[in-house]
Amino acid sequence: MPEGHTVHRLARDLARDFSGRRVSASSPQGRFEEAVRLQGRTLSRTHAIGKHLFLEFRDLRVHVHLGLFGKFRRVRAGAEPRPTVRLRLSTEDITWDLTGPTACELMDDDAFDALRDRLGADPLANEVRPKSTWTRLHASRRSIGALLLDQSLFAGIGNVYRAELLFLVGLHPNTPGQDVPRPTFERLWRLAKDLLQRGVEANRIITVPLAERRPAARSRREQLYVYRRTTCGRCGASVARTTSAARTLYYCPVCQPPIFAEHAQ
DNA sequence: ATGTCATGATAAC
DNA sequence: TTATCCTGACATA
Repeated sequence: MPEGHTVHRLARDLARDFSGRRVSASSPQGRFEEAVRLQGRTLSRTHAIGKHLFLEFRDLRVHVHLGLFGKFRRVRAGAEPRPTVRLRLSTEDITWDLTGPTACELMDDDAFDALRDRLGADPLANEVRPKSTWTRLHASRRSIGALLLDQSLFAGIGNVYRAELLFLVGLHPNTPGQDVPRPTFERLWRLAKDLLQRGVEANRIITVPLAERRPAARSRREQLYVYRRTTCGRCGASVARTTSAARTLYYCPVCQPPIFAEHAQ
């Protein structure tokens, strides 16, 4: 489930449960031995940049990246941890278990600065989007499909949001970055902010407006337009799939025609 | 029991 | 480009 919205939501939920509290920390799996250094420390705050989560314990910082498989879930207090739990954080009445992360490590300031510097703009960050996002996109011959997954450009976008954003702005995934019109990019960015924020609130990805959702169909799949669908959620055409940036990319050939076709009309 | 696939990213060829 | 790491749910046998 981890795209940027998941990680920002985790930052919020973990802060609500642990911020200002002394926590117990352990690594039942044993692959994060430094957990003992956190034992009894107070969590100052948490924050997220793109898909990276940071837990700040005054003088120590934990960096977590969920990767494709990672999950950080609240479990029944004191429950027997499954053997794969890399990190368990708990107070007397609250327990969170982290499993399957790509990264769970202590991170010093230099490494943090370096990491932040290689991440692009996060649509969920409050800061104004840097000009470099458009500049780089507009100069690139790489496809918009590949660019959207590039974390040094768009921090927090993942494979689901990529497909859905391209659908919503009607862009064919192969469109070179340099051919994306400025207004389309601006719509894309605004949509990314809106959808990710909505994802944080719902704690799941929802891209279909509430009004368009069929009441009877509440499964997650029904709330997306093209991702992992066989037919387009808007026009019903067969959804096409291609591979872009080593991931499966779904798009509607009708709603997302190649850009030269738009000009040809 | 075994195989497949996944909302990620990196290192090596 | 491909291989690799991380885990678990579900399908197939």
